[in-house]
Amino acid sequence: MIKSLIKKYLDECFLQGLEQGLWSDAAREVYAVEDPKFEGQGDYATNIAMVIAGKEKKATGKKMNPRQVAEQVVGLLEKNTTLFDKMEIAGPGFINFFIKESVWQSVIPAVCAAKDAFGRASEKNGKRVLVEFVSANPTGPLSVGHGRQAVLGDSIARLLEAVGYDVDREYYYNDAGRQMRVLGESTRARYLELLGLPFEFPEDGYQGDYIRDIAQSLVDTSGDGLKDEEDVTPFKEAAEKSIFKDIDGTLNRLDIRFDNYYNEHSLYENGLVDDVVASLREKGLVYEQDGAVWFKTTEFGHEKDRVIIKSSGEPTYRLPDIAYHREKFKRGYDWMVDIFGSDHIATVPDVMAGVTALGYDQSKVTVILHQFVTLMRDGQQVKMSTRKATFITVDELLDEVGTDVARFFFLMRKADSQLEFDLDLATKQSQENPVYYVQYGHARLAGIARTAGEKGADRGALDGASLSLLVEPEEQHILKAMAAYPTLVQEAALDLAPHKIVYHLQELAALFHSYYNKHRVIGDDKDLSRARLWLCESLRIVLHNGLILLGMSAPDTM
RNA sequence: GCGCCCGUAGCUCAGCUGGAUAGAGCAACGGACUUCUAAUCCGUAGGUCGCAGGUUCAAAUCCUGCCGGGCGUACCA
Repeated sequence: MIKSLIKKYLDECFLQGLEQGLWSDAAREVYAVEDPKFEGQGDYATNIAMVIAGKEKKATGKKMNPRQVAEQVVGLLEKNTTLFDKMEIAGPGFINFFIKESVWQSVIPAVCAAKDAFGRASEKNGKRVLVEFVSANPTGPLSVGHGRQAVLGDSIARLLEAVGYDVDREYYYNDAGRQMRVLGESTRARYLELLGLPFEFPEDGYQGDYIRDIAQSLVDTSGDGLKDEEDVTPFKEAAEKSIFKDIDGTLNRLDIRFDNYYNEHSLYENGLVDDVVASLREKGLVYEQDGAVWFKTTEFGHEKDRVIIKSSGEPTYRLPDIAYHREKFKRGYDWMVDIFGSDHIATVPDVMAGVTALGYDQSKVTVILHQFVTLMRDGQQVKMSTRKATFITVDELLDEVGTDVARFFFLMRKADSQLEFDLDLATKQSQENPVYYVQYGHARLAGIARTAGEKGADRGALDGASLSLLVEPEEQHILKAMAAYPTLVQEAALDLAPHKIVYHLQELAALFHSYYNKHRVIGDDKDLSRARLWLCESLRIVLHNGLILLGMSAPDTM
């Protein structure tokens, strides 16, 4: 919040300097307000003088001395703002800002007034965004890979909500197709097996125990009534229903709820798939060859054209994907976020070519391709195979580590990085586990307020608190980190990067634990105690908001 | 071969719209509990930011090439 204020003042000064002819327009919006790395370089710094000098040289050939420019900027800032204790020009032309203590202290009332809303913004109010994630076909329980995607997608959705977006969470699935047929056949085989009848298990069938469970429930409800059934449909449907129920249960355990389940099948039933082909054909982007229908993706710079309808008459996955994305556009979203595993990399360019060909603006779609998860146990990688059902399911993971730990670990890394999920670390109820580190910070803060209440030393009214007593360096650091939180939420939301919140929460917790060990909150000096209690309360609010934003709990005791 | 991602401390990773002396956690070592929860804190040690060029006042960050790892590269999804 302070940082964006400085940026605002800086922008004003830039424009004033522009009017006064001090510099040209070349550097507009290129400079930045940054966090200096070292003590003594102020609370914030800006590179504006160097940027102006640099751009000026490039644009007009005019040579400017960055330090002189810095002096001009400082002169303008002095007239416009009262935020600073002092400003210093340093190094090649940095301007270092030293913020007044009273400005930091004002963070407390700001946080306490906003409470749960601290860190939330309304700038995107009314904008609609669709977040598509998980989208696993109902052929089996969610694996840890899906788990990462589920948590990532949901947290991104929460972040977008926090900056004001109206968010729809959508799950796209296909219950037709070969995969599902094999699923049905696998179920039938297990069913016959349970009845003691001869059976043939499909070569590439699903071997997980969950198939046996589904078959058993069919035996329970239908006896041997299905033993001569030629059609695989009843088996398929039973399996689908049961698996979806499980998936739903798993997602619930992760505290994830979808607004909409979109069935690929409906695209066919409503003729939307055919319609896409017709539209592309009209534009001359489709041709027939070898009995198949091809989409001229080479027109969009791709290496080769792609088949969209096989010679068998069946569409490839690309076609409904394109139709689905066109529907997203038609539904009027301002932004569409797709979250896929990195194995979907090949489909993305084709779908983008498709929507572009149909006249939509592909820049409204952002695709996050997250890398894979490897599970580590006892220092060894846990090998997983979907077919052989040796994968670890999200449910098993949750049984072992719980929702908070699972969510936190899945969010610790940026999507681009492969994620190593260390079960040994995750199951540790103590010490090194970073989840407890953050939550313990919250619990401690809540505990301080409790103890104060019991001792009859509660914090009283905020109006009466002498916040100016909060002058310790540790207190300043905490105030500064709290002030940075809203900016961070914005950044994380627009970058679709929840891991930034994770890191910030760890930093907040570290600052607090350190403070806690060095200073006593409740003491003989009543005024100081009250001020510190308010500091703690506002920090508790920030930690609470951050944990909730990530879909975790903020415990009062541990 | 081609496309995308990754390569930073012993391990796992932040930092990458270029900024001033490279960060965290874990592991290692040494300390701190009669005091608001020690699931904590303090300190020590640990680095050619994969390699080589280039752009720049300034490169872990941008560009090019190479090396290593992952994922794709289907008339599978």
